[in-house]
Amino acid sequence: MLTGTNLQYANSYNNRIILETIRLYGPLSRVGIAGRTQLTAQTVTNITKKLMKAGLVVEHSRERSGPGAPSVMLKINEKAGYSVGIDLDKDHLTCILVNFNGKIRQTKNVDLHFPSPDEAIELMVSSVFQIIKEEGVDPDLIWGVGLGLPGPLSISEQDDATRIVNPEAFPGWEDVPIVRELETRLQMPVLLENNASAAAIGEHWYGAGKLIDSFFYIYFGAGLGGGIVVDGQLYSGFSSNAGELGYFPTATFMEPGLNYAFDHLGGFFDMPRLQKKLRAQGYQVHSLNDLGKLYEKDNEVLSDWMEAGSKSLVPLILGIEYLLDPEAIFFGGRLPDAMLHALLEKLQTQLPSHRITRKIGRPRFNIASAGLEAAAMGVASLPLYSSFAPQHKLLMRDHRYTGLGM
Amino acid sequence: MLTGTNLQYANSYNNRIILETIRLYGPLSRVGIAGRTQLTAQTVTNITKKLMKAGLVVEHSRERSGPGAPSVMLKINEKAGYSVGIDLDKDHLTCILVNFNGKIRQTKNVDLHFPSPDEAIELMVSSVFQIIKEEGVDPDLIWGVGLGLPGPLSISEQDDATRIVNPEAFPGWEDVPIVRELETRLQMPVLLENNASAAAIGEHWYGAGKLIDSFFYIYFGAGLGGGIVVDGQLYSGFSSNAGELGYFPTATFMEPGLNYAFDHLGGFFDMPRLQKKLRAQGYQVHSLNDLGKLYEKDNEVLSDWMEAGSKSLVPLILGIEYLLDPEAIFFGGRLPDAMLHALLEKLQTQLPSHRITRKIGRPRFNIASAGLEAAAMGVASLPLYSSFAPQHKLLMRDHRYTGLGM
DNA sequence: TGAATAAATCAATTTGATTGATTTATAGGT
DNA sequence: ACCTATAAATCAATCAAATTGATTTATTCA
Repeated sequence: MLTGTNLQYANSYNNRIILETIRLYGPLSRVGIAGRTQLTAQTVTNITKKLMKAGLVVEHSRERSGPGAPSVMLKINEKAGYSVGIDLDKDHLTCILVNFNGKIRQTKNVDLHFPSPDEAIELMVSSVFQIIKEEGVDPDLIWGVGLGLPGPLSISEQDDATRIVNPEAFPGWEDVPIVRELETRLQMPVLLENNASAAAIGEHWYGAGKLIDSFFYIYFGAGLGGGIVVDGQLYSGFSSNAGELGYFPTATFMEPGLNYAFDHLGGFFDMPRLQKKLRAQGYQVHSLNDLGKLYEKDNEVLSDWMEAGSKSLVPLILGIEYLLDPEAIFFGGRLPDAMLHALLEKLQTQLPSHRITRKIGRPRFNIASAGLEAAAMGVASLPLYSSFAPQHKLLMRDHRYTGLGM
Repeated sequence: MLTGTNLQYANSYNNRIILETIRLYGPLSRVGIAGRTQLTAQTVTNITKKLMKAGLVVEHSRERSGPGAPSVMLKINEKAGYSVGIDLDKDHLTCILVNFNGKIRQTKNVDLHFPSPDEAIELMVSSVFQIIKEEGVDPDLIWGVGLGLPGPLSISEQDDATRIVNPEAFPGWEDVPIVRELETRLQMPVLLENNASAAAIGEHWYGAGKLIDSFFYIYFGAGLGGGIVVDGQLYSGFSSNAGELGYFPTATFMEPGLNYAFDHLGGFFDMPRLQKKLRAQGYQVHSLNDLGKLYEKDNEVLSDWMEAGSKSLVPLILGIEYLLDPEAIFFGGRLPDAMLHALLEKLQTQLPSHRITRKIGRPRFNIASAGLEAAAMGVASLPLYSSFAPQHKLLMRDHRYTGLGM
């Protein structure tokens, strides 16, 4: 829909631009902000006055450099608000509390094994209350809770409750009104997102992706997921399945002669299945930690798995390069750091022989910054993100009210 | 870069939104525009007054429906301006003149065989002057010339002349300052774009893509190209290579046992090569027309080629579905209509067995509307597009001045 | 013929960014 | 110590664009 804009929307947008500029590049003086945003100093003064009044921004220091009045440096008020991120998958629950600047203040981690909805909800609720209590934060300052679940998700908004319609990873979870349930129990707004997309958003907000505007994020969870950030915004495609790598076929694309015995990437990158396989061979692997230790002992099953894994990723990477041509590809999620690095290295040696040599630009390959908490960080950013990130859509007139005039 | 906005930018944006709304859905009354754009009737009155004064919009008719004053319907002034589109490839030159509403007024078509820069430039210049003369249009009303070349293009802006640095399809064209040359000879602004992206833009502006906001366009030219429209804007990736299907590898992705003898899609979908092969087997095929006729005779070489072609496209289509999840995939370009339809049909029968059944949303497959002139239409839209399309970027402060306050 | 209705516009107001002048605080030269 | 140059930040006035409310115009229908 083509919708126009007006003064209020333009102002909202500028508010967000200034807040985001301070977050990314601060502490900054008002004149510094003006320079970066191409707004006038007066406009910056007006808007920062409002932001300071709302408690989102505070003075940091005075810096004198050469003649002229010293700059008053402004920064984000870390204590202006908090957000909770919950990363739930078939094998674990990670729950974190982050402040307005995206710093993790509390973490809670539980290993799970295909939890039922009741178990999971109970555990999530108690974990959230626990970390809030431990940090001693006023619950009114919690802006919301982000919930990350493994994709693909199909969300229906039937009878006013957001339900998960197609939770592949969670048999038994069909049609659970998870968002409403959590909102009632927690008395906080809950936002649902697929964990790979969430990790991408998190990387964009808090990681190296801060300075990269368009990237692809390959997320290793219990399964495999992907998130796409284009122009600083999450791109989720027409049916919200963009980057759903789990079903990316491997069989069709296999190198002749190889046989991975799985028809799609998600079947291969299946952590519970891998761990089960390792246990069947006598290795005591029950957690990520165990996996990391095993890897450091140069376990052969594991290194075979990684060899095959890197090969199975080649078509995906090439597809990303040729179709999307992003600035970077991030690799992150719940894989021991050493394994992530090794996988990336193997992949790098596989690729050249498959690439057309004449191709020009190529995305950088980066290890994501957030590590095990990537998805939780990502969903934790959702309540903040939905209130404060500059979004083109805000300039148009069909967006929802977000409070604070932003 | 995070840049703010102001009243002027917001106004420019609204100007464009209104013009675009009239173009897409017109003739429309002022109140009708207001309803669609969510702007107030007064704002629409103000802006349409300016647009009418500039000659871009004119009154169409008065429509009375029920009590109350009749609506004054507004429409695009087709004669407000014209644009030229040139589609140059190794095997042909198509040159068209379109009016402000995107209707083709004149066409000129020449079959070529790997033209030299001098030949091509000479031919382009004479063609442009010829079609303008034939239509009897005041040259001052020509807003510009769009030039489409087969990708991948690497464009360098060295010494103020846009040169083609990596014109794979045109040996001998390295470092020709094509844009400057044409601008000097024609005395009109020239805009360069890869022909597949151009076709996608054209489909978005004038075809069925008008109402589809995000789609992938597979363009059959002398080679194979792709264009991506996201959120109504051309998406070209970080290094301008998004959708460059020509180099999409086939070898790596082949079904075991099959061998197409080409390592990338562009090698397979190579029209000059196909025609040469057919001629080597005794068929007199020298043009698209000949190809179409041969196809209608159920030629076996050709139907084998199409069978293999549809198979080689499967990984690409799946890649598009899983990575991009667009609303639709358009198939278009310089392939006889019957062949395009047949190829699509073959493809549709190939796909189901390769898709994961549980996958939810799926893009629609559409034959593009523009046919043989797709790329020329697309590039012809560039001079209009760059002046009048609503672009989010316009709300920010780092765009170039485009005249008319829009 | 007149009441109801809807489109379009006029006039006045409001909002938010901009411009130009002013205040404040510093460095550096004499 | 004092003056000048300089830069940040703000004040006051202005400007641009959308909005609100009233008014004009043109139609239908009883």
